Amino acid sequence: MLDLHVLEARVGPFHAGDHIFRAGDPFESIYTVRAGTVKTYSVDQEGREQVLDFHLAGEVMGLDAIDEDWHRSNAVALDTVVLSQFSFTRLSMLAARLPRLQKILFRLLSRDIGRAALLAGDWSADERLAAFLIGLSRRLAARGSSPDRFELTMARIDIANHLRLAPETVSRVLKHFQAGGLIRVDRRQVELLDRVRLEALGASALQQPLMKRAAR
Amino acid sequence: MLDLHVLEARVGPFHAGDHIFRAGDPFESIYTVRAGTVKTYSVDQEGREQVLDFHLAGEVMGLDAIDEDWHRSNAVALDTVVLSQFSFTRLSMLAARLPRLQKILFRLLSRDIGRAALLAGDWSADERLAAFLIGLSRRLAARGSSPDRFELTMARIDIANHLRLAPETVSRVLKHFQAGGLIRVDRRQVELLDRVRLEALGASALQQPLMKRAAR
DNA sequence: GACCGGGTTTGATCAGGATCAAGCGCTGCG
DNA sequence: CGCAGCGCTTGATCCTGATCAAACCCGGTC
Repeated sequence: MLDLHVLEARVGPFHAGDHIFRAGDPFESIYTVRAGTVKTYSVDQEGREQVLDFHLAGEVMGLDAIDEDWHRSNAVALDTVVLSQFSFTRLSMLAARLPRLQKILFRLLSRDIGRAALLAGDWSADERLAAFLIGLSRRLAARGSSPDRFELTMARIDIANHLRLAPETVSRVLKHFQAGGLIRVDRRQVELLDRVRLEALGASALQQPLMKRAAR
Repeated sequence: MLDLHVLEARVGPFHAGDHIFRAGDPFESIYTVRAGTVKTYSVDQEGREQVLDFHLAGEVMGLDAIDEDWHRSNAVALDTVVLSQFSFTRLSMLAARLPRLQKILFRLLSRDIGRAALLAGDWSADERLAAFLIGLSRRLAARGSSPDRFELTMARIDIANHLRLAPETVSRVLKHFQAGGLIRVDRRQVELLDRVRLEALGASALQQPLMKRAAR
């Protein structure tokens, strides 16, 4: 693995509600989350908030700011957050000498395009929420946490906003899922009881792995 | 400006309905459109098509495939299309030696993240369509075409699918806009009559230029 | 000119989820 | 212990845009 610790600066801890950056701040660094959860959001000119993403431990954020020279979104800690900060200028310089790093960066960027496009689909409330839960579970599993029993570190209203639903709808769908034996929810604790059916529900919105085709 | 003609290969012409690449094809190149319009779309496992984007002359496509090693979307010509093809491997190698090229690539990728995220907002049908028309107009203006009078090279059903609306809704909203004196539509010819009001309508979905803030 | 067929428009009905309005249940604090 | 406040849930109603169905328009073909 690449060793980037010479470029790495630990920042934090941030506490719930602290901002890491705000829209309009000059763009200098990208971040990886060491611990905690970060919410990124933008605010349109009518003051409405749009939750863009949640970033869990191990994940990268700040890539959407490369295009302009300042951040277009805001990043706020949802709980106690520790970050690693990487100067993007120095990262780029290093990438010119390390093809592997360059490739990693290109891939990270490309991946986010796909992720963003997924949200844009016109899925139903059930599909969206199922995909959200499965997605969360997979991301937690990737960093070694339990995939079947976890805590929602974000408020219902943030989930709703992220999925473009009303908070009431999120509440109702979760209840609905519980009644159907798909999950068990208590406050912010979630347990996935029937992963198979949940994945089936969310499959379209999760963009199931495409079949690799042979070269023509 | 960078001269990339050593890496460039002209391909085409493609005719309406011809595919440039399909989901599952191995990823090797990115493309810029020389002439014509290309539609990219994906198909979910239930066979439903999702129009991801339209690419006009001067625009880049294929960036979302970098992450995986094969295309996740399909690209089809809507009219007569000519492309320039660039081997991504050779482009990356060159980028390692040309920081400016590397920066351009990073920016292109980053920009697409933002564009994709915009579509995900929960805008009304009016806002979506206004933003679509203004966006199209701006992109045409950027390549020197008339921004106030242009042809929709894509079918209503593709516009509808792209904006996550029903084709009937697109039809109705366009009529509505015409009745309100915002535009004139005849078949696929569109004329923007009241750009100011149209921009106001689509402003949220267009993510108006953010105010640049002073460094903290 | 009659016939077709795809793309588009128009009209009528329907439904998913938003909105409005209370109520509930923690948690923290005086 | 009681109260306040926030986050969440529950219920009732409403509205936007989807869906269903049919007509229409234009270009191409026989």
